[in-house]
Amino acid sequence: MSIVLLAKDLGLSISTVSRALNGYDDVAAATRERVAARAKAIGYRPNPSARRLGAGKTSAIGVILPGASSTGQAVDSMYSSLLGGVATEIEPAGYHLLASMQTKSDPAREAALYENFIKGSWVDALLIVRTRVHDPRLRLAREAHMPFVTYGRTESDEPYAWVDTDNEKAFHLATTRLLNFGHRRIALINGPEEYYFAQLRQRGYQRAFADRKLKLDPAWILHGDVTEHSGHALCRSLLIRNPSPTAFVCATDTMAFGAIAACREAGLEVGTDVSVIGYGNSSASAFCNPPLTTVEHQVFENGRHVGQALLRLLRGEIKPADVHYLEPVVLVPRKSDGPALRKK
Amino acid sequence: MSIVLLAKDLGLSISTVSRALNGYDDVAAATRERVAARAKAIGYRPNPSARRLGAGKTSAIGVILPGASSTGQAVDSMYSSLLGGVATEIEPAGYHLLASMQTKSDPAREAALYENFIKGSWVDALLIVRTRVHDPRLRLAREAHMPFVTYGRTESDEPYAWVDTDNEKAFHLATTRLLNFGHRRIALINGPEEYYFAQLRQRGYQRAFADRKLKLDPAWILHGDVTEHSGHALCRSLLIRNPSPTAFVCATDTMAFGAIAACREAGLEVGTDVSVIGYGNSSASAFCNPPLTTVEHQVFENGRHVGQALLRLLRGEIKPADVHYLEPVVLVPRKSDGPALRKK
DNA sequence: ACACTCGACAAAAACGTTTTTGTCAAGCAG
DNA sequence: CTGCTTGACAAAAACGTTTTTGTCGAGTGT
Repeated sequence: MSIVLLAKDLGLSISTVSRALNGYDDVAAATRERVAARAKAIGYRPNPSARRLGAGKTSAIGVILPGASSTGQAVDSMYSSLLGGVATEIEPAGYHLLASMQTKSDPAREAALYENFIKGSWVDALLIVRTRVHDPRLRLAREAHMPFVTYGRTESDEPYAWVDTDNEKAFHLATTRLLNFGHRRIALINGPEEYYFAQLRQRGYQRAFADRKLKLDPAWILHGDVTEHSGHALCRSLLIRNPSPTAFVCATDTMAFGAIAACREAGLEVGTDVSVIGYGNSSASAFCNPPLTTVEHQVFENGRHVGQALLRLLRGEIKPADVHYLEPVVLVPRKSDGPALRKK
Repeated sequence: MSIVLLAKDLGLSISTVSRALNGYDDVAAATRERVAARAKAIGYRPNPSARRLGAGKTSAIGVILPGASSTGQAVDSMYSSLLGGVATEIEPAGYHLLASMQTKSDPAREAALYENFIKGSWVDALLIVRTRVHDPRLRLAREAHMPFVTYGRTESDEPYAWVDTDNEKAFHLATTRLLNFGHRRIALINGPEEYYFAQLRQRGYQRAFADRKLKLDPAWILHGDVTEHSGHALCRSLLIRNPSPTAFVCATDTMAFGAIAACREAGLEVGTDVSVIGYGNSSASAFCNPPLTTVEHQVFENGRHVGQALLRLLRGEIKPADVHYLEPVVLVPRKSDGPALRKK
């Protein structure tokens, strides 16, 4: 019953105080200031729940964290940076992140979580992460007229708001670099097939071969979780082939770390005997042995773009069809790759 | 106006429907079931905002992500796992995480963020992370009678609810191991002094020396950010000393990765010439070169304990003074440490 | 002088619940 | 038969805002 106290204190009506605080111009500028000053002095804070109920807006943006598929335990560490970036942008506008967690990757359970957020009117907008090739979550949000931004793209007939990195170009760049080094047996240690980023990365990899009219053996393309463990296992399975690859492009730095370990265990020196390129330019990539050639991926910065996009969407300043941010791609050359050996 | 429709549909009053759905026993069991069934059939979802306003509860738990001090950009990747664990526990109970971000480490700004959460009645409880030696946030929460759990301990006269790892024992273990290997010049590459975990880790390190009546040169204790970069810089500054350390215990695996890189650059082989122990048992630690001896730290699991503690606190099942969870400590021996060289 | 617009504020409805208090019949002891 | 308790439900107040509609006097054009 706080605004009524403030109103009484000021000798004004509740409605005038409310409109004053919300900056409407049907209240005199002088009154507006007087109210603002008194509110600050008295320490008045509008109750969020009441405000939500009255206005029908929650000032919250929903996000559901996907549990890591492998362990079911951990969460991709990328998300702290992403959410940090989003929160940084939306915080000044009075928005918060409402986070839930998806423990099971069961589709029905997933849909239930999203439906709860959407139809239960918990949030004003949604951040959809880890997009799959065909992602049912877009339809869910669209049908409920819930604004959303995806982090990562997807196959969709209708336009939608997205922020993504230029996965395809990144892997085109990395693969081309290895081809220029003279490598021909280049393996792609990719992420799970169902995620669109994996498709795009594969496309870039394939295009690099196509550009040179080189034939590509699809057996060099492997899929796994984006973990060191998986990168290690995949790389090892490739190294026991005959012939084995002379170079590896990995979907993430973490996978690359696993691959490097596998190469080392096989007695190969990474950077000379064999080349490895990662993706992400994680802080560890500069300090591992050998320092990892990788592609810059500014997750925090991407999060800021997501936040800005959400804000503009919510303010109606922009249509979903017009928010497309593709992070430019920069390759960071270090020591984990090099010219292919002449003979082996 | 949804519960009124449901009530009309059922031929019951709003209050009966409300009480039926909330499981009160002043409504007949038969009626309760009838209401539940019809609610499900009709797809009724109570509006969270209205529910909050009516009951004065938000069913949200607040957390403010600390931005990384060094870059001001990234967020410690640990938090995705921690929040994942918390969310996993509280989600079935209908709670969500409300996250904001602290961009500046300015204390006034921090206090403002917390005050907003607390006094603005945004949340029912608070998760306080990255506790400092003397942490003003506890007072803030306590004065407002806002339940909270800290992740990490702090100096406090009054009891409070915390979940933590046994930092002291972990570093006692690691340091003792190095002493057993014959090392005497053991450096501690620690985190920022103001955080309590750094104090505790230092205490464990010191106690290992004291246990053997060995004198400890405080110049071997250095503080820095918990990043590879900082670990690298600190280790390098130690290696150019004469005499230089023969072993390093690092506050985090990330710092250890930096230290390993610095040793390698100095021409030292880690595991033989020099020993390095990390902390965290991050997935990367098993795959780096050499595989890192480290101490297990189950962040996700800790998050689950935090979540459970919060729930029990909110239900009044337990008093803050009684929630203390100290994660047991396990050292994971790998290849980055070994016996001290006889002569150098 | 008249009707009209407009600026500044107020009254009241609406938002969708929860909670408190009330009602009323049935059951029961004396 | 009377008064009391109890079980099951209903009425109404409360939660603290926003939004819609209303009021009323001062200015404005004719």
